[in-house]
Amino acid sequence: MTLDALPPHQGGAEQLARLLAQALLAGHWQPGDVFPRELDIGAHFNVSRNQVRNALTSLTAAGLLERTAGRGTLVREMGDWHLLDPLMSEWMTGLINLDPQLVKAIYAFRFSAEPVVAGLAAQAAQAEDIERLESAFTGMEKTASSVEARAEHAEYDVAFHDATYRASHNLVWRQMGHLLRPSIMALIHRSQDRTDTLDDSLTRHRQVLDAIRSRNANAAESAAREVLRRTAIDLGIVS
Amino acid sequence: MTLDALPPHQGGAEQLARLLAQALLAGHWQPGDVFPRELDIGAHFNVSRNQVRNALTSLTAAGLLERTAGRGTLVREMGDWHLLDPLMSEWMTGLINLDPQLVKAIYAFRFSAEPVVAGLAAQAAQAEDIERLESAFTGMEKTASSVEARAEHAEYDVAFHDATYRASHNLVWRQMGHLLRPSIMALIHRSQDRTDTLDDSLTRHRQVLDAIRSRNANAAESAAREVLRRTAIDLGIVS
DNA sequence: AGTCTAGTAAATGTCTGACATTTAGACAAG
DNA sequence: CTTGTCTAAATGTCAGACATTTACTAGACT
Repeated sequence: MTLDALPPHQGGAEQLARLLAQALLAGHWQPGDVFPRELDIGAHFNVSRNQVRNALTSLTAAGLLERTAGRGTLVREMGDWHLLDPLMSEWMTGLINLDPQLVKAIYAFRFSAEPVVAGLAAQAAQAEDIERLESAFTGMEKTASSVEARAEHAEYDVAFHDATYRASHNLVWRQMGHLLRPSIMALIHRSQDRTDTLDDSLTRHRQVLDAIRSRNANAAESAAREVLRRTAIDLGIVS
Repeated sequence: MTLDALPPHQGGAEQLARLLAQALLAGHWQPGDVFPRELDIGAHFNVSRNQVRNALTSLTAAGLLERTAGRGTLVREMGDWHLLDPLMSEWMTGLINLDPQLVKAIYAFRFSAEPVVAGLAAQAAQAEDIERLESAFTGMEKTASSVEARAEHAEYDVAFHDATYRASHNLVWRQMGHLLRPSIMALIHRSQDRTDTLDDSLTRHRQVLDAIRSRNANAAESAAREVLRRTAIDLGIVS
């Protein structure tokens, strides 16, 4: 794989890092491949070696690359990626070509984890957590009917689930909220036209909200499972 | 807080990063405090500005610091830390002064998550996963009796739980295995002298292993919960 | 007195060129 | 066939100058 297929870029090292990271996430290189040399990257994009090094430092920290003096830069396999690094979430968001295997893995994680998180949220939620959940839910309601607001709807969807993670009041669970945006965005094209399933989704989200509000952990748990079940079935995670 | 209290260092930027990170994790600076300037750090440790910058880049990527040109470097609060960054796990491991609140948060996470993971593992485990679990378990058995082997025992303990996460065959869950080492190491001094509780621990670990081996998800789930319950009670996570 | 503006100091960010170190491979001597 | 050495090529490091951002200060003007 060469750099020729990549679009030009403008801006700092962050932009360059995003560009390269998204190319890696899209699978333009195979694990074990040698990544282009610093000087070649710099020449191709007309940036200094510094910027290239800064960008590659980010990708290395995210587990995408492995660099050794003398040998060069190698592409690591998916199992080594730091999927929970916020930078990774940012890079994954808005990436159309995200590997279906990865989308499935993230969703399978959510399907197993979010019921537990919702249960914890029902136990630990404070007033401000409930407010965040309600605000996100009403946003989802407002944007449910119109088709052109589906991007906005997805944002409220993200906000709702993120509010659930935050309501657990656990520092570790809260970190995983970062995975929500790429996960939800990657599935935005799935069953987008069926308004009946959207009504269904709203109803189930409401049940999660109600269960947390009434501090019913078991109800929150099963409600959260129901929210995710349809897509889990579609993805072949559960039958 | 000044740098004077920190021990000297030798080695590259990684050592320096570890040193500074552990000082931050131990709470030597308060959130919002200004961190020493690059040049001061370099002067104090006799390293080049490059090394300092590389070290600070790591700490920034881990969410420990926030840097802005002109203003300087600020210390971020615990809620912003990237607890799931493998570097953080490495830094936390072997740190005696780890914030009790953090230890509790990580353990609370494990107490809620690991039963689910064990259930998944029972469904997805392959032969090699079982082998890893068995190998770790026999290691735990061998090192259970002698007192001087407690460090080695802890390593087998880490290996056992990590094998559980890996056996789930989910990329996201697998990442969280990194948290195990600091969590287990931080609690190594807790009830270390009670051989009866150690026998108890072994028995319960065996039940997890057996449940996964016989693909009984429900049994694995409750067995994993029992493994963690005693410490969870000690930490005040559950009553 | 108050407010806007220009200027200044101080911090991080960037660039550049040279050099150091590590690695893989070639090639010859033993 | 092994060992050792040399060479080329890649990343890592250094040092110094400069750029940019930020906060603060001192005047000028109303």
